[in-house]
Amino acid sequence: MQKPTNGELEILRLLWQESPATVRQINDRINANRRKGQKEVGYTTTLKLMQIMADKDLVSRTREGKTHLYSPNISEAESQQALVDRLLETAFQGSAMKLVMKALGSSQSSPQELDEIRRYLDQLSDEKSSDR
Amino acid sequence: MQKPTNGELEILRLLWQESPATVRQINDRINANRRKGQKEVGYTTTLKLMQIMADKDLVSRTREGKTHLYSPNISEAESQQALVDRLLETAFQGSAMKLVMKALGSSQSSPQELDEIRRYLDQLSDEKSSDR
DNA sequence: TTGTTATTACGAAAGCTTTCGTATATAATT
DNA sequence: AATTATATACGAAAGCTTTCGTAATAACAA
Repeated sequence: MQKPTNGELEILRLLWQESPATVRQINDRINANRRKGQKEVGYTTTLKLMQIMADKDLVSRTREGKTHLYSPNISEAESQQALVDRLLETAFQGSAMKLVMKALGSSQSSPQELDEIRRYLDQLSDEKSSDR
Repeated sequence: MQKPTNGELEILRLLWQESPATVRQINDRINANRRKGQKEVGYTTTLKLMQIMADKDLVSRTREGKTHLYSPNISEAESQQALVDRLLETAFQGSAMKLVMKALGSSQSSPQELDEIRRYLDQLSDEKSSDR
């Protein structure tokens, strides 16, 4: 499985939200998300991109009457993991800690979320002390 | 300040480790990091890239005898923050928590690091409860 | 049937990043 | 001074992603 480009990632995100979907649906949603002043993406542009993604096996498609229905071939979780791993390697010298701090610092997480992270940390610590 | 490309980011990383540096030094280190079988990057390739970066104001340079000395114009912290923010937006719908969990899950952090993150979480919680 | 509309297929242009060859300048060496 | 080595400047090619025009196809309506 290969690394999706930016354009491909945008389409994958939409497919993760709702799939299967037609090219028309995806293209409409892409343009709905465009902020004012930004040029619209042509239908055939989206079509071509999705055809290429099918070639690369990033998505699969089935004929449904006149149109094609597309579904993602990689899960969101899988892809998030790959993105995080790459960011860790390229920008944080593999230090998850530094990345975590930057992520927490920038966004306002709720106390509940912080608690959940604590629980996860505890779980990790437990695994470490018992895995031998 | 604009978003660095992949190649530019590689050079910035090296400059963050040690600057100022010459094109020769950077190019040598780029090739030293190349894993076996991977084609070497030509000197003029690196030169051109660094010239472009100077045009874009990603780096600044001063003449030093025959050569140029390059320094980064953005800090590592600043750039890491930008990368994390972008990843948060594009791949995690803004949920720092999900990103944090993925980051922690993939890499083996030491118990010390996990503790440090706990302290940081506590600090964040304190700020929340006292900032009104 | 005939015309209209929506879809796919596909080649090629446009745009951006990376790579490289060549010319030119500058310093060091013999 | 002549040669050699190393640097910069720069245009252009190579490679990849994105965009678009056009043609072929299928469904639908008049």
